Amino acid sequence: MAKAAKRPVKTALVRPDKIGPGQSGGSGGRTIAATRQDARTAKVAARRDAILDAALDEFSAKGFASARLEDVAKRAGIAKGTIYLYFADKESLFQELIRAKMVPVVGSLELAFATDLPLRAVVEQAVEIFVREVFGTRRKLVIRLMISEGPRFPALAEFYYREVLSRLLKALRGMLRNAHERGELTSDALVRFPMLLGAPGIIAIVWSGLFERFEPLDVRAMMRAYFDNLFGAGRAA
Amino acid sequence: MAKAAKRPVKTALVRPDKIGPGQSGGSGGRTIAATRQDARTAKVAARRDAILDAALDEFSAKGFASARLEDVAKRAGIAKGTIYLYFADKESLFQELIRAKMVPVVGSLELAFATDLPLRAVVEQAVEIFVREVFGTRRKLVIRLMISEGPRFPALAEFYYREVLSRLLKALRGMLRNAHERGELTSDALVRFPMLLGAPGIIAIVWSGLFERFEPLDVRAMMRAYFDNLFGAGRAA
DNA sequence: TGACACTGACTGACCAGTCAGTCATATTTT
DNA sequence: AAAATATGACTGACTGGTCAGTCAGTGTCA
Repeated sequence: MAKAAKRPVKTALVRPDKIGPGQSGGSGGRTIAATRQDARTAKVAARRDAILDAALDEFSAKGFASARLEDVAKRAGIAKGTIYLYFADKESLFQELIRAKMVPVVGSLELAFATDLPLRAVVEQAVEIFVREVFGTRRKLVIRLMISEGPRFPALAEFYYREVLSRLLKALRGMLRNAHERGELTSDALVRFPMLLGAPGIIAIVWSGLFERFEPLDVRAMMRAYFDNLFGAGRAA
Repeated sequence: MAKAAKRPVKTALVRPDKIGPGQSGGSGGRTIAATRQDARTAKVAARRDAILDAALDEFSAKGFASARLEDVAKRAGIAKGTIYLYFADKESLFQELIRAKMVPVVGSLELAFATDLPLRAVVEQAVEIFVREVFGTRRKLVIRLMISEGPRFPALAEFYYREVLSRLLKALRGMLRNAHERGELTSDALVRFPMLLGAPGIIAIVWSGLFERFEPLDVRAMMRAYFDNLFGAGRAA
């Protein structure tokens, strides 16, 4: 769990690190060899994704330490050894998992916050996005993993802070500052503590992992209630 | 981790399960034997507490699965085998840890909420209590453990829900309903989702475990900002 | 002397990571 | 075009190390 000695990954496969969703440039006149290369690249990427998906399930079910790579392999329909053709070790697999699942969404969220729509509208939208694209999907599991295991993986927490959270907070702060200047916020509290906007989302994820069985939570309703209260909503009791 | 076979604890010690903080009744005329018994009881309770404290540190540092009972023992200044005189197995130790650290505070919190003071005053007080008695102490670690490991220990989550959370929520709901009826709340949102009052506390604990190094958080200020906003505070920007 | 809390070496199970070998496919040779 | 050879992705039995839980033996105190 702390064996820093990064042994170099032996096989080449198709430059595992350069695999991203839909690369490969134009589709003009290609040589047969190049087409073959593309097919292989795609297959490698698909297998890598299958491993990551399987790992997400296993890590979520058992936790990082108790998850067995053999089970990850079984779930992905491959042999244990194959995992090591794609990832250096268990910890790398875990880190890549977080990376791969989170990075793609950051950009679109940044974009969603870079708007001059009324704060209320943006937040309404964000609630919808959160419920549909995070809470209703396996991304919820990724965030749960981050919360659970993050404190024991400083490198991962740092990556997450640098590549995800700080960027989101910056976008949020910008949006909130604008809203504040337009008079849509009565205090600067949210500008100073933008993470409060994420609070109900975190609560929802933590709650669902612990207490859903005993007291189900209507996440959408809770988030709406939260923001209604926070912004002195359009209704009054 | 799933070896249900609850082997009965062999030794008697002093009825390990009946040990709680300061039991033992009146101090009137006691026999020598009874006094001796008290001394032993106290020693047993102290050792039990030492093990629990050591376990809290180890579990917090490594997580449940990766914590070594040998290290717990070393930290408590005893041998590994001794742990098994006090707890049936690793999982029991973990559950007892949560139990022992949480149960004592529930009562006092329930009491604090059973008041007719203005909502704002109660919340102000609660913030102070949280910062001093939870966030500033090792209780923070217990809650963090609950959040991290809870999803994989259904029995523990249930215990926590039954003995801690549902009681707190009930007390909160009562207080909030009163405040709502007195007109101190413009909506019933908090009555329906009392867990929102806990949100900033959870955020603070999660944040401190993950990102404190990169962006320290002034917890007291954040909580005040949160509640100021929530209750349309006594100040306006 | 008896009772029993305590010890720590030991066992059995478990699992990350390895690597010699297999096989499907591509390439070269005939 | 068929056969021979080369490539490298893939496999899974195996190794070395780890650790929860045990228990025969030791020390202490009444």
